[in-house]
Amino acid sequence: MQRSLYLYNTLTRKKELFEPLHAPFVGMYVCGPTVYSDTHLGHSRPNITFDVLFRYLRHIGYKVRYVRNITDVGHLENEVDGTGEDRIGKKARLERLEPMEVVQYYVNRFRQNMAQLNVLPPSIEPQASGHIIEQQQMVEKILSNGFAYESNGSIYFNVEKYNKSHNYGKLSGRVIDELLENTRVLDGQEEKKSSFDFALWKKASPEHIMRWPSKWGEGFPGWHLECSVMSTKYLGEQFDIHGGGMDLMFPHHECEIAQNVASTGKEAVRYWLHNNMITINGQKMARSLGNFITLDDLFSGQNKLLVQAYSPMTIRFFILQAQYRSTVDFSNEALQAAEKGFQRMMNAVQTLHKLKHSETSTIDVKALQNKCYEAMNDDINTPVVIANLFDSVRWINSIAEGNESISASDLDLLKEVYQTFVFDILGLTGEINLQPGNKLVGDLISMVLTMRMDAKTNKDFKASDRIRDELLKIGVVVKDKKDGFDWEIK
RNA sequence: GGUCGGUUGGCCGAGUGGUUAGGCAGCGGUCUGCAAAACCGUUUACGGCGGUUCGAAUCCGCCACUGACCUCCA
Repeated sequence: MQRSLYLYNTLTRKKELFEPLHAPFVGMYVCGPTVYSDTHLGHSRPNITFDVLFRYLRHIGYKVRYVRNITDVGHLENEVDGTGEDRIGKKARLERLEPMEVVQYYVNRFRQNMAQLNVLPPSIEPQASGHIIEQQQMVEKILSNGFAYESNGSIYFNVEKYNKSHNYGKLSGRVIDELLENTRVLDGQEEKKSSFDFALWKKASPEHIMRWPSKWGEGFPGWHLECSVMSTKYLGEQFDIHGGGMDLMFPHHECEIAQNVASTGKEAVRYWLHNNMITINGQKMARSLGNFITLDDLFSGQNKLLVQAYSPMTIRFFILQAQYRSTVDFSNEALQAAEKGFQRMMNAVQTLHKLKHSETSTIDVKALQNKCYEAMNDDINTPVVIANLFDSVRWINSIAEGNESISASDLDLLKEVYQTFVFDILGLTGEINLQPGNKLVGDLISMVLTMRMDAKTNKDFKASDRIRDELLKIGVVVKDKKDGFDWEIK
């Protein structure tokens, strides 16, 4: 039952039972970042989405090889006015750095942000610049199979020819004849036989910094190529899962399919998964639109769109409260709601570990566990997992108040469910309030609160309130109970 | 113009034919010296019109609004 995982496959537009090619092994590839600027909120969506899938696949017993690339070759910008320049090269020129210095700087920043979000590192994180030879080899293969042509030192994929024997557009639902009629008019297209042909290898102009020698002259690989090359190099000619943002479906993923088929005769990917976008004021958050908020901004609150700082786990929780195929709209209100909800859940975790068991249970922990698995198996429905967990938050608080009871075995099971779903699968962490406290600090707080209890007993409310207020100032929340006190670090 | 989506209560966000999603906010109550936290109760919903059905947020049709993509922007 735990293994009946259904995933929505963009290829068939249906939820399909996930069956790996070579169980218990699973190969998963996800399009990673282009490293020329800081990571923004939009980037966190695919990384968190596929991190949860990675974690879940491992949890249900698969041995997963997760490959996420780093695009460090750069790609042209400003195609329209013909002044196309490599983004990484441009950044390097502006900042008087080696291109690889720019790359390293942003790779470091990206990895730091991912660690803050508790996104596990992938199994392999290959860089495009380290696979130039393999990319050239794939270009040669596609050329020799007759699906590409050379033009003025560049190699283009012949989409029209490919489409005669295969279906170009099967992933995105596009029809090539319509593409012919409806394509935007772009400059610099005269080298191509057809406007929708895409570059496999691009001749470098004299001022282009990032360039490599090839039998076609000095140049650099086309953008779509690296993913076809690196995914099949590390996962085989056919593998299980390919993920990425919906905005990459066309042309990027469509071109990947074409390149794989044109070079090996096989479709590489069995399950195509696409996460939806994060929107801001109803519009996609993207670097190109200039409406993005970086993760560092969110963590520090230093952005005029933000009324406060939000912790990494608030961001993670916020994203997981929506199913990955839905858009999620950014707003301070929504983030504040996520922050409070997350706190409520984490407080319950602290309470859970202080609960005392009874002879019998008035709650059904096994049903909770089943519902959480069912939600995960239903195309990674994290908001439903969270809703189920919130039901149990209420149980935990009720048990603590003596309104419900739990048996010893159920208590163990409930702790296991929390460990599994909250921490292992959703990848939430308790941040500071859950870190094993310094015993001395705990003893000191208990001592101070005992003195406060004495003050309360003597009806010296001025003193007791002062202690409470002062503790709150340093982040200790005091909770009065019927027979004593409790506290937690905020 | 084309392809693929979306439109759920104050906010976010699940839900594909009949049963309370959940969180945040609000209101009332319990507890408390007061508060906080917690618990109990509770208000506001399915873009519009028509159809199918005993019954539709959920299926079908039309309309409105809106988003992503349309080839080297990722």
